[in-house]
Amino acid sequence: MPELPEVETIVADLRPHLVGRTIVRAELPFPTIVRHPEPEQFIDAVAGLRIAGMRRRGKFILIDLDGGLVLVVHLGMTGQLRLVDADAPIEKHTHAIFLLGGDSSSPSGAARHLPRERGSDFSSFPSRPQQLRYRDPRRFGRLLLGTEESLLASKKMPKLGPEPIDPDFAPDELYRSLRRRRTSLKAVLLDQGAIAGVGNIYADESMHRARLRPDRIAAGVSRKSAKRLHESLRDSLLMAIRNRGSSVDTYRDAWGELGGQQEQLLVYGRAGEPCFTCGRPLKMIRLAGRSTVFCTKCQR
DNA sequence: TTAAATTCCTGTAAGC
DNA sequence: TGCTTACAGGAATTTA
Repeated sequence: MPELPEVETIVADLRPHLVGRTIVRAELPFPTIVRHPEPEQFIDAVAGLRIAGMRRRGKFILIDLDGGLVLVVHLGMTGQLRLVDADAPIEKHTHAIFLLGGDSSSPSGAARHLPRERGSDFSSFPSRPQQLRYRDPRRFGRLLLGTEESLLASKKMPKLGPEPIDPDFAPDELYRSLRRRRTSLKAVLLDQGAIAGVGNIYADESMHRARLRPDRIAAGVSRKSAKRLHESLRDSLLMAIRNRGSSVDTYRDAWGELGGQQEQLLVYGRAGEPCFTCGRPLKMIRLAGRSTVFCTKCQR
């Protein structure tokens, strides 16, 4: 499922293709995927707006539009945001389609941004219409539109904790978040208000790397252990970004391609298999409503 | 106030 | 083979 590294990959891939282009029109084959405003208003409001920027916050994709509106996309578990040719067949579970106009910021069009290894003929690209499509079989994802301030004020977008890969995120900040919580370490790592962007995969991976048991009470973690967790959290996330995310379930990047990090995972999805460090079978327990995999010998 | 449980949803895999 | 059932999980909502 898409967590921070997967969302980061999608945003970084799409940004050069989308910024400067105009949303000509939006179509909503499944309107309830839009949580705010009402679907008709949503369609009216985005039409004709130029995309001014694109960024990530936690697991949210923020597409800045001219005039101050932000198109917010959360992928939930199975959401996919893809840039495709307009004549590509519409896949099942496609809930939103954005018809894109040309790149107003560069006369040569967006073709120059395309990765060379994609191996298609891009000479005709600028004249070929494209669409940004949102697809989500399980429909846990959602779309929002509004100013960032109004979405936050109305609680349509939750208040998020610090970005774990931000250079300003200090080990002591993590220590302080852990210290005030009397729930499991795992539950705090999954809490988007405590740390933004961490989900089940990278919570388990970072606790394993830091040699910490996921069912420990967060408040009992020492400053020294918190520092270790801080480092392993950053390492796990940055490595996953370098590998373009983990395709463990339905995750695909903006081109429909698989990520590579699933080959590198140490514990997630490996319950019963031997720990790479000590060889003992990895244990699965349920914490914070999530399956949680760890090594009973290496993680204390 | 905080933490835990429940809910949403469909594809997949296991079991019979 | 074909059917039923359990399970996966992010986060909003409800309950304790």
